Amino acid sequence: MDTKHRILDEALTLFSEKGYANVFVGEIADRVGIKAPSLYKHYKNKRAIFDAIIDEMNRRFEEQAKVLQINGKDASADAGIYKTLSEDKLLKLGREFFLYYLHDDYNRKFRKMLTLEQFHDAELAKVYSKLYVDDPLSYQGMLFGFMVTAGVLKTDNVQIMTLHFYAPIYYLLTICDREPEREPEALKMLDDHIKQFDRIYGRNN
Amino acid sequence: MDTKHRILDEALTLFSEKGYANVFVGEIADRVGIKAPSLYKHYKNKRAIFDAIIDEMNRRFEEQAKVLQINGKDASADAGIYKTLSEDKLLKLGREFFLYYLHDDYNRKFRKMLTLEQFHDAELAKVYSKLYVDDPLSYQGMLFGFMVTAGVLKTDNVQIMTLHFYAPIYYLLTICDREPEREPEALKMLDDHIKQFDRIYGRNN
DNA sequence: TACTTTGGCTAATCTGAATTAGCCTACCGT
DNA sequence: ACGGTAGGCTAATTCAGATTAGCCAAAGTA
Repeated sequence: MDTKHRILDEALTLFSEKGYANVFVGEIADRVGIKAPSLYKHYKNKRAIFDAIIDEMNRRFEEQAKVLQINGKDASADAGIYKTLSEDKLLKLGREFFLYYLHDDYNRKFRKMLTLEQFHDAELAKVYSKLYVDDPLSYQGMLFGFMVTAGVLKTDNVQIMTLHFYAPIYYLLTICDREPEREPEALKMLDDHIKQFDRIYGRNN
Repeated sequence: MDTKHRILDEALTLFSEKGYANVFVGEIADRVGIKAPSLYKHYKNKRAIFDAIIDEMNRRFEEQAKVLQINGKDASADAGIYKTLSEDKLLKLGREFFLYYLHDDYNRKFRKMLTLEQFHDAELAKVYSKLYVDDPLSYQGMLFGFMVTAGVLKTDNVQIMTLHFYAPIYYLLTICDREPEREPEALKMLDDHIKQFDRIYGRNN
């Protein structure tokens, strides 16, 4: 019964490293510890495995969206949290975000898989843009909006300020996905980036 | 004789849209206007076509690197160019860079192809990082270095300033590669980004 | 003019990977 | 105890797509 999920896991791992077309059904089966034909007891064909991954992902991210929405409401209700934003807090926020996206297995693998498949059809392109481009920007934009209201950040264009915060994070994320050995260097730049960001947009400066 | 190059062109186009593994030799041949077996008069096999594209690319970019180096020397010799950097000049610089990378056929296709193949082997990962991550950053960093020296930009960390300039450009570039219809939106953000950048780092503010 | 090379074509061939057939066993509910 | 089903296996089967064989004409060259 658990096999069905193991298949998804192993398939996702492989797809994220080599791309859908370069993964053989037999490879997935091997990793799961069964023979290729047995896969067909669980999924109609190779494509169905891919689709199931996408479905599963949609499920997870919708779930997460709800959590974030609630957090958002909390944050707006209790804007006091941000009254005392310090450089340290901003650093912590940025690092946590970065490391979560980078190390969370499901996120990382799914992002890499989408990276490899994004041009195959418009549907996947939209999913990628939503998850790794638009949603983070609008979520962080919302948080920064509160901070501006609270007076701890100052700008006359929250969207661009958010872009200035997020784009470097995205840039560093793509580096680490491609060359994991560069993570230390990326973390160093991340810190420098956020400190500079705080100096630019923070109230205290 | 020209066929050999046509093959590379059409192959690059197809690889950049569908990825190496999803392109059939016959498809390339079709586009060139010949039959699949005839391809083998020009290239040993499918892989050799891919390799030839990489070689050709290396050739072009080395060539371009020389030009940029010369420009760099010019710029440092004649730092006066930057004495009067205005918002308009910065906008022009950013837009030109962005649109060149986005619309130049060879650049765009090659970048998209590398995007799809970047995880296949460490070699390609390095090429991608070099061309679209490290080189632009260090080239722009050099220019900004001159500008800081000339006093038209101010910062105590040129690298991070350059990151703040380039990362949003990179971010917008990936959006347009994925969803070309978002180009207008991206151009708008690009302008807003650069204006804001000028306000932050420019001398006049 | 004959010889060779170049680059095209059609008709195989080869291979590898997805999928199907058909069998078997363990377990589950009755 | 027993029929059914879930999930595994081995042995085909299928098929697409890369590559090779072998032929031919045009164009260049001695």
